[in-house]
Amino acid sequence: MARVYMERVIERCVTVSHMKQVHSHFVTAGHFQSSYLRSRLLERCAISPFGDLSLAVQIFRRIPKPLTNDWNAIIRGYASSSQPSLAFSWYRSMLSQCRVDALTCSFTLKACARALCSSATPQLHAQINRRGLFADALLCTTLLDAYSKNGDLICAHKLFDEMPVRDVASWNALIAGLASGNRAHEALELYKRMELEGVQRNEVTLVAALGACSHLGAIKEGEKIHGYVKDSNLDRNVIVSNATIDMYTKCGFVDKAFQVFHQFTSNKSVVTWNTMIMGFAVHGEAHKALEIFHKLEHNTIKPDDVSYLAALTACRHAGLVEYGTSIFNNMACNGVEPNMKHYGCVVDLLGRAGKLREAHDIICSMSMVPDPILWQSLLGASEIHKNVEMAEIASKKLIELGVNNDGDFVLLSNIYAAQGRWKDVGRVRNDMETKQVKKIPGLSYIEAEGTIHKFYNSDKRHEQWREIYEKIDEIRFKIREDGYVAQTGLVLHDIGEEEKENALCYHSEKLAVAYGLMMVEGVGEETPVRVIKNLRICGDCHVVFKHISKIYKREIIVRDRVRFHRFKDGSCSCNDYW
DNA sequence: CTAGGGTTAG
Repeated sequence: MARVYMERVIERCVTVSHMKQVHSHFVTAGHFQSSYLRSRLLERCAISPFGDLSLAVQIFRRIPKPLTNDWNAIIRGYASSSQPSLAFSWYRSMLSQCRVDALTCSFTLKACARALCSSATPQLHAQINRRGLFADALLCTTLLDAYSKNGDLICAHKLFDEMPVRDVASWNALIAGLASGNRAHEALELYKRMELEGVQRNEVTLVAALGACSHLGAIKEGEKIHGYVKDSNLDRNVIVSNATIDMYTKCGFVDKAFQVFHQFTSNKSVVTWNTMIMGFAVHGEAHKALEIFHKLEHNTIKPDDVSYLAALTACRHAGLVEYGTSIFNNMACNGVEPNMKHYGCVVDLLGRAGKLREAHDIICSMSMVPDPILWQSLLGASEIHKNVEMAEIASKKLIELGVNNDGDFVLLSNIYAAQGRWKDVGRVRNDMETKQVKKIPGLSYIEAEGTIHKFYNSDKRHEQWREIYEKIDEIRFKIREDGYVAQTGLVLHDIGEEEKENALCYHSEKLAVAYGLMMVEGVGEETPVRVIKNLRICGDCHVVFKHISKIYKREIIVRDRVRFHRFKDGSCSCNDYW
């Protein structure tokens, strides 16, 4: 009786002072001898939003011989705190003093997943094997998730294969891990395998599978999954429907995304609104994005940091400088402090519009240490506006910060080249050779007949590469007649004009578009060619695709690293502002 | 030695 009563007392603690009172009462009344009540109080103190982890630690320190559950409460507290790595230090001291159980491992693994400490996960794995806990599906799923979140998908997959007991959450954890770990294709295969093996899928499965489609731009599979979602009434689940909106957006069909948004059957969450605003924003439809943002402002749901980021992104891609800066300047008054991403957006917005000095001043005025991305953004803007002085400031900062990105060197070199400062061009190129410059290879892909085809620059790995290269020659011939001139100024090397043109014409995105054109020949004009590129689209490709869209009467949709370009009748949805 | 642990969206 007394225990049940005391339990209730613990549950009613909603402030730190309550907890302190209950604690001293327990100590004087001798309740603290009950290890159950003790760990309950510790846990409440350590993890509930009303609690205070440092108080829990104080209480813990006064326990003469803490038991497993006392340790577990503290580790669980740290695992969900802002310093999850401390959970692992506690775990290590616990090992030498007390028996570890499945819960201990579970909480510590949760911390591993959050703290991204890849070295600890295998240690926990060994501990689980040593204690014979591998038949615990919950624990193994937590372990699998920790491997996934640390990017070790090989171990995650191996564990999945070896698990003696698996349930839907185990499948979900691996699908989600693959989807967010650049192996979205395998995530979809695993999703399909669930059906074959008769594993009942749930809302979490669908969210993860839709996420895989978003990454890949796999619209065929995405539509199928959306169909499944509707058939199983899972569209009433907000998270699933949000993932559906995102899937349509990232596959290039923002209008379909809006249909889902418009016909929402359950209550929208702030994420629903944000996803839709961001969707229109990355498609360059700033006015629709901002209209929804305004509706959100007058809604009972409060806009959060992502809402502002989405609105700023809309302004950024449309060049709405004044509007964007006013949103940026007002957000703090509405209770949302700008973070690094907001700064990134506004610096890009100002820089692209030629307000380089203002962009620079914003970076310098920041109270937090600016991320290198901000300087890269300023450098990019300096190149567009041919401002050597600002480019040098930005690139000097990047070198100071130890950022060796090949794109940054290329930009600086281009700026010098545009001014005919060949000595400086040579110096930058020397730097590129002496420093180990990281080069991210350009990669484009396209879905055709349900499979994804990948292309690198000048790639000849595709089985139909000869036809693709012939198609490119045909395109070049036709667009020249339409007035196309190769943008050879974009090529860095001092080689002949013809060689420069050759360096441009087999860019990965051109290979993918050429292949796409081949695949839609004879198919209704309304079927667009959709391509995804890992980096930003190249300027020459942008010109070429405008011509193609006109001559071949075919819409081309390119998703680059930051936004969509929709080429139609000779122009692009970005209005050449990017 | 009573309960407590896992997978999901912008």
